[in-house]
Amino acid sequence: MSTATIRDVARAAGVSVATVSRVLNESGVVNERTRGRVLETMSALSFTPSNAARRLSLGRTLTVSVVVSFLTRPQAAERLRGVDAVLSDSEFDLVIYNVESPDKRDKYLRELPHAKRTDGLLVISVPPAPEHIPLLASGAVPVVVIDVHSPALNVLPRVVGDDVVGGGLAANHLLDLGHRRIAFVGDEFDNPYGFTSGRDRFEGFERALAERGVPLHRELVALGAHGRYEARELAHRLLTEPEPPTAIFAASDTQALGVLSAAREMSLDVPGDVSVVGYDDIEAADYVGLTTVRQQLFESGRAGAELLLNEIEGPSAGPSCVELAPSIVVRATSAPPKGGRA
Amino acid sequence: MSTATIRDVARAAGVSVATVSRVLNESGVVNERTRGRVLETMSALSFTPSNAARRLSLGRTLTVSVVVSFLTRPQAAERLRGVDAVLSDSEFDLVIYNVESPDKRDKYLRELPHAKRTDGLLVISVPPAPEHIPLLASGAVPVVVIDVHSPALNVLPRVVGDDVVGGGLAANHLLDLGHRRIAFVGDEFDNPYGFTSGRDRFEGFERALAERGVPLHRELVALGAHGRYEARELAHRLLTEPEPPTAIFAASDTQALGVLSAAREMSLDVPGDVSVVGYDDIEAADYVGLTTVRQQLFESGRAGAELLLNEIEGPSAGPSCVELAPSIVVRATSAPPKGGRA
DNA sequence: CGGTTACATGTAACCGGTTACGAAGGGAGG
DNA sequence: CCTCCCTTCGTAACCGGTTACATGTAACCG
Repeated sequence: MSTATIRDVARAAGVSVATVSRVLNESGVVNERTRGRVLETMSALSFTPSNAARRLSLGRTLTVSVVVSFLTRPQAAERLRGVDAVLSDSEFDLVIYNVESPDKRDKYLRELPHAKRTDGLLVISVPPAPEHIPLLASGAVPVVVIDVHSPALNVLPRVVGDDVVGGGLAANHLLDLGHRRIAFVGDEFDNPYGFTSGRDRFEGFERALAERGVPLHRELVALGAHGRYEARELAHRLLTEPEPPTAIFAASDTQALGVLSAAREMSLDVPGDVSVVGYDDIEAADYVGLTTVRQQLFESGRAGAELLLNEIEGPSAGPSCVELAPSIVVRATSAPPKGGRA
Repeated sequence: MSTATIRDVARAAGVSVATVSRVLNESGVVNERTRGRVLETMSALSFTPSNAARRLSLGRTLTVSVVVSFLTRPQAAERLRGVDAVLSDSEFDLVIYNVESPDKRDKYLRELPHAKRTDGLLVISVPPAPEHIPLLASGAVPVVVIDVHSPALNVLPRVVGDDVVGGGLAANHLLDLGHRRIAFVGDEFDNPYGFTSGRDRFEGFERALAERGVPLHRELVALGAHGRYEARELAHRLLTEPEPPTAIFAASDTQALGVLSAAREMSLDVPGDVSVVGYDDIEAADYVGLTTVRQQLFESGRAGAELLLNEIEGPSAGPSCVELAPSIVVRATSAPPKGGRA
C-alpha cells in the first residue's frame, strides 16, 4: 500500500527502524545480507519514504524557492533552466513563485525568507522593496539574487550582468559604424518594481557617446512603459522628427521589435534608413535578424543556483559576486548610415 | 529568533499549543482577547510555522508537482503561467520538474506519483512510457495530464487541444485561398518522447485535403528533427523541387520560422511566392506576422490546474476531459497563390 | 580465559505541528 | 440553588522519519 511506513518495513524485515533508515540513506554500516533483505521488503511493500517526515526530523526543507518575475518572458525561462540544471542533480526540490504584481512580490518576499519555509532563496529579476531588505539580509536563510542591482543588497551573493557595459557595447557598435545621431528607446526609469536595467543600459550608452564626443540630444531619448506596442509608438515619434536619428538603441529586444514594426509601417528600410540594436538576445531576435546585446541567461541561472548551494552547505566568508559579461551579436539590423561615415 | 516553535508561543502567551494552532488555522473558536494576545506573541517572537511539521501531521504535502518538458519553449512557459495563476491563490506550492531527456522523464514519472511525495501531479507535454501508465492510473495520487494524447491515459482527467482539427484549420485556410500544391514540414512521427502532435496535425491536414479532393504528393511531405534550422533545410529542399509548392504548412511555429528563413535566403517573397502557416501562436509569430493556428496555452494550464485541485478535493465521478479548440490567426504570411484561384 | 575492540543492530527521544477528547467556567432555566 | 449546556481552552497522542546512545556478539589480544 501507499501507506507503508518505515516501521512496517522494519517489522516485515525483522529489523529495527534504525536499520531501515540506515539502508535508506546509506548512512552507517549495515550488513550486506541485512541490507538486501530490507531492500526486498521495501519494494515488496512498495514503500516510499515520506518527505514531510524526513524534512521535519532533518530540520531542513530540502527545498529551494525561486522568486521570479514574469515567468513567460523568455529571459526568465532561460534563467530558470539554468537553475534547474543545477538543482535537478541535487537533493533539493525547486519551488517556483511567479511574480506578476507588486502584491505577489511583497507576499513572497515577506513570507519566504524563513528557515522553516525553505533552505535557500533565489530571487531572479525581482528588485526587493526597501522594507524587504532587512529580512533578506538577516541571514535567516541563504539568499542569492540574480539580475538585481541594488547597492543595499551587495551584502548578498549575487550574479549580475553589467548593463552599463552592455549599453556601451551597443553605443560603440553604432558609433563604429559611423552613426552620430543615435536615439534611445527604453522603459521609464521609475517603475513600480524598481527595475534598474533600463537606466543602467542608458547610462552606459550615454557615457560611450560622451567619450567619443558625440552629443546626445534630449529629443532623441524616448521613454515609456515596457512593451512592444509602446515602443512602436515611441519609435514612430522619433522617426517623424524633423531630423530623425540614423540609428536606434532599444533597451530590450521586445522594444527593439516594436521599433522594427514602426520602421516597417513607415516603409523605412532597416538597416538602410535606420539601424536598430536591441538588448537580451531573446529567441525572436535570432528569427528577425536583430543586432543585439547578449546576456548569459542560462549561465546566470546556473551560477546563481551554485552560489546558493554553496551558501547552504556553509555560509561563505564574504558575499561573492559573479559578473557575467554581455557581448554584442551583430545581425542584419545594423549597418553604416546612408550618408557614409560622418 | 527563527527557532520559535508553537510551544514557545504558547508558553509566552500563557495558553496551550492547541489554542495557538487554532488561531493559526482559524479553526475552532477562540476568544477574541485570547486571539489578540496570541497574535501579538507570535509577531513578537517572529514565529513562522514549520511547513514540514504541518505537512507531516496533516498527512498532506501541500504541494503540486508539475512535470513539464522543455521549460524554455514558449508554449511550456505560457502553460505554466496558467498553472501558477490557479495555484498561487491556493494553499499548494508549485514544484517544478523540467524534463529534457528521457532519463529525467523516467525518473520523475517513477518517483513522483506517490502520496507521500506530492498531493497532485500535473504532467504537461510529457507522454509517459507504457511502463509508467499503471502507476499514474493507479490513483495513488491525483494526476492530470495536459497536452498528452494517449488512449491509455484516457482514464485520467486531461486537457488537450485537438491537433487534428487544428491541422484541418490550416489546410482549409490555404485551400480557401486557392492553393492546391501545399507542402507539410513537421517532426519525424517517431521520436524518443512519443510526442504525437506532429502526426495529428498532419492527419487533420491530410484529411482536409482529401475532403476537398486535393491530392497530397508524397514529395511534398518533409519530416525531420524538431528545430528551426532543421526546418529551414527541409523547406529549402521543398522549394527547390522542380514543381515547388505554393504554400507550406509547418507543424509548429518554430519550424515555420525556419521555413521563413529558407524563403528569405532564396529571395522568395512571402506570401507572394509562397504562403506559410505555422502552429502554436508563440510570441514570435506575432512579431514576424506569421499566420498560424492558435492553441489556448494559458487556458490549458489554468484548466489543468483546476481539474487537479478538484481531483484533490475529492476524486470525481469519472475522468473529465477539457478540449480546447484551436483557431486560425491570419496574419501576413498567407495569401492567394500567384496564379490566382486555380 | 578475562578483557578490549570493532562491527551490527536495537531503543527511544525528538523534530513541530494538528486534533480528539475532556474539563473548567459562566449563564440560563426550572 | 441545582442542572444542563455552551463556549473556551488544555492535555497528550500522533504523523513518519532520524539519530545519539546502548546493547550484543564475535574476533583477537596477551
